[in-house]
Amino acid sequence: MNTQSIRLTVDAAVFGYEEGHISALLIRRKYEPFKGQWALPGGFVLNDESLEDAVERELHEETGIKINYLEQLYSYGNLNRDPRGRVVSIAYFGLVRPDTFKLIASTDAQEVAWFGIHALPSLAFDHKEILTMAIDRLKAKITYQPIGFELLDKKFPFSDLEKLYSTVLGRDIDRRNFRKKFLGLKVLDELDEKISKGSGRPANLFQFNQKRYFQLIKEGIVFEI
Amino acid sequence: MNTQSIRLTVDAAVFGYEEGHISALLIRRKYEPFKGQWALPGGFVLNDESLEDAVERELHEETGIKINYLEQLYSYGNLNRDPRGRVVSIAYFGLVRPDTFKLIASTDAQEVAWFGIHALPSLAFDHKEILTMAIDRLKAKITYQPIGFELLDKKFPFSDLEKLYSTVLGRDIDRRNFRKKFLGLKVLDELDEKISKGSGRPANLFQFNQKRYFQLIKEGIVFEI
DNA sequence: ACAAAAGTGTTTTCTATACACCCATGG
DNA sequence: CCATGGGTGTATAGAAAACACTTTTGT
Repeated sequence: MNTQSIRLTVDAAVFGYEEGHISALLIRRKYEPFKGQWALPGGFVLNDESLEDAVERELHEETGIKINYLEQLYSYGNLNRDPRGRVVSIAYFGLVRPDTFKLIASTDAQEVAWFGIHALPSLAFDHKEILTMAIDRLKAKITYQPIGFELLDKKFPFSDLEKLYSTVLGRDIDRRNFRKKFLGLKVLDELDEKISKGSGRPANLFQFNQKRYFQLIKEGIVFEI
Repeated sequence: MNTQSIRLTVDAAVFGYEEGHISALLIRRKYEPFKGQWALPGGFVLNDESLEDAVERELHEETGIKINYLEQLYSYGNLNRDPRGRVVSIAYFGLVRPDTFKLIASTDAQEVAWFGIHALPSLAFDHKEILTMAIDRLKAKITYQPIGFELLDKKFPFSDLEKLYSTVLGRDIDRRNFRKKFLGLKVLDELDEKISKGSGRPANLFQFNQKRYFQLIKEGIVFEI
């Protein structure tokens, strides 16, 4: 058997939503290679940690963030994707709520920031490719899984959900049809609280009903917006 | 930086279709660990080959098969999935045509065989989990991409396609509606040839029109059966 | 002439879409 | 009382599903 000298990293494409913008979480690299360039948070997997643990650790070390939703995206193994030699990276797709938006750069990161997905800087390694795939995943996923909840506050007015969908999908949404369809999924609880945004009629707050959601998933229900 | 001692493998979950059965391609392991047990074809990635090259090489070495369709499935990194130590595996999903069904076991495989997906033996490592995920992918994928063509001969009667779909989806299909819908996709060419299956009216042969298919994909058309 | 598989249209039901006015609050 | 955003129902069009008889061949 040959001796392998392949090393393994994890990278995270993490999205947040605020004020009608989807943003991606990036760090500025403190060390070579690509020192000073923007990149996805990530790093080498330790021998005694799972892949998920590695992503969460790196994310927390480099950005201070605690992730809300995480799933595997894709693995990248091109021969020359890393100037340090043969490095294979397993990329993850993550979402965070705005109330977790406290960024603290440290370890390998000299800076952390959110970038609107239409105003991205140039990226180290093949991270542009990874991020593009993650954005596609976000668009596809939001139409068949109610992941919007991972991007909003726990309690939110219906209009926030609507704005999120119209932002991600890049098109206008009919308020009445959207509401009809979404409430038909039966995964939202309407609360008695109201919120006022300065002017206009105050909105009822809604909340995602996780129990009901997982029950429906188990029954094989497919969500589609 | 710590020194990693993680090794990297690829594994392939490959499916074939014949006579109303979906089968998975398995090998019997010639060496430890799990010597003598059935497993997915696969093995260690070499330093100077891409992940795809590694899968295709291992598949060819161990089973003699040339793959028809291949895509990445998922990466598995649990700490104790391999008794040899820390081994992360990147799994692929593959399809082969029946006319490529010439199996030759060699290198790490002492035997190769097709197993109906409802009559699987117990498997080495976490390969049961991988194969289950691959079967789910097959079911999902066949409803929105015409991958059936990768499982049938180049020329086939329409009833073969129909039987394939009803096998994979595990339910009856209305012949008229299915034909209407599928021909509506405009990715099938009807040939002038006919085929007779012993008794009954001979069937027209069809062929997948790749050029037309990729053109429609480029235009952003979504296929749904 | 009969058994066996292939081929073919129409009707009904459901789902998606388009569309406009009233309501509750703050200033 | 006016500006602002929130909340609601109906009519139409298009897609999916249900459904049965005729055609071509081999025996």
